[in-house]
Amino acid sequence: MSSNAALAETAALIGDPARAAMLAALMDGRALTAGELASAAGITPQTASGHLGRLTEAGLLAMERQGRHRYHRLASPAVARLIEGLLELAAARPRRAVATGPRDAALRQARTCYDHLAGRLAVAIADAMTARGQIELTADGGAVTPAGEAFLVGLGVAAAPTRRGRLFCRPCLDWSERRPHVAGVLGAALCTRCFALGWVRRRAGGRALEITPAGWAGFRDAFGIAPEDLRGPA
Amino acid sequence: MSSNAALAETAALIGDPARAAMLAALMDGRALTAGELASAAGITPQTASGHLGRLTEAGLLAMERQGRHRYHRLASPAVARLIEGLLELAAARPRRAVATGPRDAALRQARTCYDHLAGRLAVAIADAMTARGQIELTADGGAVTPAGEAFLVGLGVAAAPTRRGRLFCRPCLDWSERRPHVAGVLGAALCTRCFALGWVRRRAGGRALEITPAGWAGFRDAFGIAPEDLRGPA
DNA sequence: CCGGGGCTTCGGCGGCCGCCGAAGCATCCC
DNA sequence: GGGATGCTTCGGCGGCCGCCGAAGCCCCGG
Repeated sequence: MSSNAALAETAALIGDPARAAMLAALMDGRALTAGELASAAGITPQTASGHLGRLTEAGLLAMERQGRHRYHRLASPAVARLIEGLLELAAARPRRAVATGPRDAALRQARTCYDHLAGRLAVAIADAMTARGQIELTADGGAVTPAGEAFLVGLGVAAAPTRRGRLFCRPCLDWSERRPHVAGVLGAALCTRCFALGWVRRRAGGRALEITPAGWAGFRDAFGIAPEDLRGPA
Repeated sequence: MSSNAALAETAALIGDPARAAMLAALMDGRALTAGELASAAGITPQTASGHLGRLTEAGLLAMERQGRHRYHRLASPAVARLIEGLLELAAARPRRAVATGPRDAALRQARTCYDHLAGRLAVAIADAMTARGQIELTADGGAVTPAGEAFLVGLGVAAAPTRRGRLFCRPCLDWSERRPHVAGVLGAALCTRCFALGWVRRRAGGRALEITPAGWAGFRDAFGIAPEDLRGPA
């Protein structure tokens, strides 16, 4: 069975510290240049170039040229899901007293995860919507209830209307909170809407998000989320 | 961010050919001894021992002693999902004219994927249930319809009754067929039932399944699946 | 047209790690 | 108890691969 070899090859590709750092840097869904990725991984551009070439050839990354820059991004949501899963398992086990700095704290409060929101904010949103009967989430999947659809329409979320049947959403286990939040099409639409409403914006240099004053008001009114709900536990 | 290091470490663990082969061998959900895994990976027992120790310490495998044997299995469904995703991505890209032997052909027709059915059989089941309005499957998730619940009860499938709301099921992209089939709790329950009914049984030495005469009849009566439906394309 | 910056290719060095032989433990069977 | 079997630990060898310096290519701006 040579599919084993392909399995090992793909995993090994992710398994290098420099490449892993670059992939993680791309987990916010944006496209970055080779130079930015090199500095994110702490290596020289020429080394990064080699890595990026291999990742692209393997179908993990996609690249598009724009002038003299070359922008690299994750090739597909499947890649993002894969890294999510890896992070989940990686976070689960060893936990050897990682010193969590302030940057990390910002990340834990709110961030993007490829195309949807993650962190305590996302978990709080999922909790609120579940408590209100707007969505149902289990380990296997999730769906929006009729009440939820009405709520989302009111919020201006442009989730694809249910063709026939229910609008499903994918649960995504938060690596920092170890609780599920909303991913999939619905998660992406929610995230887009929050940006459009100016409720969140990217913090300088990183995946972390800043919740704007309008955002605090919006999340309170729409989901009943208070600032205390997003403070770290302990 | 030291979670990057953990990410790379976990991926690198899977990224070794010998370890990948052992993990793949465990993807049928059974527990194997170190010796069996060593031969599956084509290495000596002492080398396998080292690998198994590392995989277990990282939380990818679980081990239980039974007499002088030590049985190793995947530590959790999360690990199985991860490898699934890796196989999906690995199968997607390179495709360098892999000679598919007869063993591979058996694998493509029917096999187990950790705790549920996979291969053409599983895809045909998912297709039939979808066509009959018994389940709905999208990329984001899936659910059983009321009609589907009734059907499953009639079949004797012991899927946990819906607590409140719908019984979700997880879609799983088949690495050989590139089409989704049913995973999650429902997939596991269906698989268990098929074994209990004697419709399928394990082929000697491998993940491949053999469909019994009773199975052919059962799959025809229950799902309308004909032998032609499971023949390879081309 | 020419200078400069971003990116790539090439070559060689260095370290990590997977591999096996040999030896040591544990468990079961007779 | 003796011997066989299954598994582990130890030590040393060998190869793969990630790293950077230097040089070349491409695209932009002036």
